[in-house]
Amino acid sequence: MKPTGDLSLVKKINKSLVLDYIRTQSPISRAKIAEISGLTKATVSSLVNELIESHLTYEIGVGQSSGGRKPMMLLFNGTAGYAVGIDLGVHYIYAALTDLNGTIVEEYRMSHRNESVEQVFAKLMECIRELISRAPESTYGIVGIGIGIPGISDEQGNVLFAPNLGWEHVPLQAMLEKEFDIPVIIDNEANTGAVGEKQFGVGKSASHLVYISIGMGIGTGIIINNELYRGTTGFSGELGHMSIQFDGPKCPCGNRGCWELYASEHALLDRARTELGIAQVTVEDLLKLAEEGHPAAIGLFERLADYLSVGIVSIINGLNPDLILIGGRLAEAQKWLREPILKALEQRSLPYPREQLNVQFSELGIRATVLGACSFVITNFFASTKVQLDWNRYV
Amino acid sequence: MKPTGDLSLVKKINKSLVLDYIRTQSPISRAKIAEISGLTKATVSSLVNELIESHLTYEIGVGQSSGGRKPMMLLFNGTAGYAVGIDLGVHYIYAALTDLNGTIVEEYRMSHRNESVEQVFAKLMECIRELISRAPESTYGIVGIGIGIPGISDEQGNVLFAPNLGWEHVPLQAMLEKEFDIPVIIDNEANTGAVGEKQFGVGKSASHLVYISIGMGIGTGIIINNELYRGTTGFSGELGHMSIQFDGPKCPCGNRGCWELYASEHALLDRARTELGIAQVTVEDLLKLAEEGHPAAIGLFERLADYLSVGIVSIINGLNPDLILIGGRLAEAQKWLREPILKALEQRSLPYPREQLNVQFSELGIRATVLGACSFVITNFFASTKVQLDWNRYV
DNA sequence: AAAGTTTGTAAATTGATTAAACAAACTTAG
DNA sequence: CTAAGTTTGTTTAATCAATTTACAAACTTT
Repeated sequence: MKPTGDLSLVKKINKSLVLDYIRTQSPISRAKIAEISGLTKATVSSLVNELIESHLTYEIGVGQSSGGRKPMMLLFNGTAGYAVGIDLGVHYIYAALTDLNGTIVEEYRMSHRNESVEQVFAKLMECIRELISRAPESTYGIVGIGIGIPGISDEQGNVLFAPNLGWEHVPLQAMLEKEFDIPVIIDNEANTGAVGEKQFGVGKSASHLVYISIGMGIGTGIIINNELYRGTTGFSGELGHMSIQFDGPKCPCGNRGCWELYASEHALLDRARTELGIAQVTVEDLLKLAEEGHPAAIGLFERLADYLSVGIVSIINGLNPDLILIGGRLAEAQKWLREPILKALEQRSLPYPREQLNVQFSELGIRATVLGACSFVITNFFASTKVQLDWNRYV
Repeated sequence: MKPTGDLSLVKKINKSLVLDYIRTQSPISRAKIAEISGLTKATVSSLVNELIESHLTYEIGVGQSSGGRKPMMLLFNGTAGYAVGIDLGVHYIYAALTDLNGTIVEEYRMSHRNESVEQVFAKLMECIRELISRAPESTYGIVGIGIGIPGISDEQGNVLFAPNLGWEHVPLQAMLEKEFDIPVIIDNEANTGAVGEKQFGVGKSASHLVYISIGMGIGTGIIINNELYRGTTGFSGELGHMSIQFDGPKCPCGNRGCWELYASEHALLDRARTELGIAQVTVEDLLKLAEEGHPAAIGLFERLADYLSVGIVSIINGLNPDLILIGGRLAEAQKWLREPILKALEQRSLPYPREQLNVQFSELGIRATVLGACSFVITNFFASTKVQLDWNRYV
């Protein structure tokens, strides 16, 4: 049954609107909100007072007058609740506690290696427990737990397949919700990273952005119309497995010539081993060599940039985003990747979709995933008091 | 300024809802609408009566009773207005007049070849004038003109670039609106085709579909969340220019190894010429040969299917749509393309995004573009009385 | 000090929905 | 064939959130 319109819907819309203005333009007065929102002063006043009652907003004191009564300035109360966000890596767990503004207030890290599902799960629990115990007292307490995983999950928060973790069909969300009795949200690491950057990083002003996480493989998170696009069954974003060479080498996924076979950390290190003749080489080593001016190392990064560009051009031509955001481990190689990529895009992409395009490297770095995970939880928390309709159905 | 909620918004939402039920489930009674919508009988009654007053709905007579008073059945009045849709082809103009249901009531065709912008524009005007003159009397008259073009246009309806037509920076929308003084909507032929199939063809039940129009080149129309995705500046859908061979031949677009260099009509005919040794060959010729069992001709279609599949796999892995729709001229080769494509997808695409995927060939054929153009106009017409908010901003 | 501005609240009004009641029209059980 | 029950669609009163209008308080400027 489709949702209908009634007065409570109107109130939800307007309350969201007012809260959003307070969140994004604070400190701000009631009168100013009325002016920019188009609502009447009376309405804004009433809604703000309800928000104050529910501790999401508070008055900070009078502000500057511009020739009349001084306005009472309002602030969003970010500390009314806290969110736990976790970046579940292949060999590490990075957990953080943020307030409702997305400001990190506590962190906790652990490493793991070749451990069983149970052992990793135990460590996960330890991280969460620790952060929850450290959380300050607040009105709404811990509003949820968000987790970014190196693999794919379904809508019920089951980890379907995380090859590098050795996980298959693990009902992670259910397990954690049973344990902690608060909302748990699971999503792919690239998706959480995309949301993190969109919400708290360089992607704030982009409406359609593609986040490319370059690690062992290539994962992508696609944000369309300011919202994470999940696809029909929640498995969108596997652009790492688009073919850039139809008769290229076989990929374990079944396809040939997948992008990530050419433009991932794995591919880079492979080439370093065979071409530089170093047996055990890491990204750090290569970065160091490049920093020292080693031409072959720099050459390797430039070739990586070329391969990356091939896929990015396809994304630009196909999706016409306003932002391409490069994240993941290899975003650290920005210094050597940036220029070659921009140059290649200039040459290879169609001029029109390129016009309003921005190409950026992640600012949040390792924190993108964790912050995205928190953002999921915070958004979900607000959604319970906000508009939750599929409006497209009305058109 | 973001839209606020008020009583008129509530009414718009509910009126849209009621009208949609009447449009999609007619004949239907007031009581039934109340039951399935969740609105009260009183509300539905009042809204229906307003719809009747505005001639968008009418009563058709009493229906079957299930043990009580007989219900008064309602129908959508599709003939309350008409839309003009045009498929502006490289060598033809196909124009149609539809009612608000999208039913074609009049058609008009013309051909053109190597003519100036002015000459083609004159023919376009002739088509429109002819159809408008043939339109039956109706409450709302001609509600707009929609045009699908073989090129790209901006949001102001300027044809920026239509190479095969030889057009560049033609303010088509402005020219036509000045002439006819009704809303004119211009969009790419693949986009209109996608919308046509979504609205009136096989795509009705798909939420995320990618329409692949295979003609001289490859154009794609992407529908996400039941809405055409236009990208940041309206230039999305150029998936024909994603590279499937990074070191492949140069494409006029600047890229190398573009999909359409391998999987378009142009590529097919090229191969036919060199490999079959026929100097002047058309798609019709090849279809005829294949029908006669000519192995080389069939082989050509199978190779086309292979190349097509490479791109389709990337789309599936990246966007996880619920429908891939193959349209355009080469959709007629369904008989030889279908099986090889399905087989290749089975082998090369990731299993999870494939689960709920459907692959279909266009049913509307040549009419897809025209109907999509009409759909734009009709949607736009209803939008004036419907909800027009960017709801995602509330999250 | 007077005049004008700005902020925020209060009271009355508006309008769309809901809830409850009801009349009309119909079916079915006995 | 009648009484009982059902279903449809309208009417009436109540509700609720926004708007309009008015206003008091607090401040700046002349």
